[in-house]
Amino acid sequence: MLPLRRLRRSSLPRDTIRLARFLIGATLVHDLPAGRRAGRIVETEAYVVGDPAAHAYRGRTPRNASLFLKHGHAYVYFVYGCWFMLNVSSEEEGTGAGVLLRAVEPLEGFDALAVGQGSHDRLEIARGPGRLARAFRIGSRQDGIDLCGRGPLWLGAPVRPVGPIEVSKRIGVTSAAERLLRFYEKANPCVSGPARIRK
DNA sequence: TCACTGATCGTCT
DNA sequence: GACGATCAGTGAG
Repeated sequence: MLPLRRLRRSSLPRDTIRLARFLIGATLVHDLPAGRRAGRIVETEAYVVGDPAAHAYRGRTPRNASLFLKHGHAYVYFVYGCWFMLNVSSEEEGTGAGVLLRAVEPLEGFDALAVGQGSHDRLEIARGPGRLARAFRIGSRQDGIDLCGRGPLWLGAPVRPVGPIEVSKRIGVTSAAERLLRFYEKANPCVSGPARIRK
């Protein structure tokens, strides 16, 4: 098993854009009864305060309440009738903002999931926010939990140095579409989106 | 490589 | 009652 160290809340930037950059290269870990699943975060998107594309834009509701928790908590929501998305709350308590985790490079615990056992299947397993949540078995039960706490779902320190970080427009967003709030590790094959915006 | 479509359901209008 | 911070499958060029 990889040696992984939990990130303390005090080491996370309390700023949405800085956190989105900071999380590239960090580790996402889910300790399940069947074993640990861990991956390297390679792509994120920032949903900042006052952002019309953000779920918190119209104020707090029962659905988005987790975005208003202290930075470092999970906000999980359901879209398109079939997919969950995992976000990390990113500001002080009472301020609604978050970072969407869009793609992860598998490190540990995904071999059984990559049915074909080919390297291609392995790279694809958590590429894209919907697949990421599915690969980590994340659903509404994980909404609101503390990713810096003692629980089974947590954020870990990087296991190796981070490559160059690129910036682009967000994917699947129609309002404030021109803003450069998507961050990803350059040339990493696990990054999602069309090939032209992955280089 | 791009465009289009169906799946499927919680949330807000 | 409409619509998504998506994905896989299909078909055209």
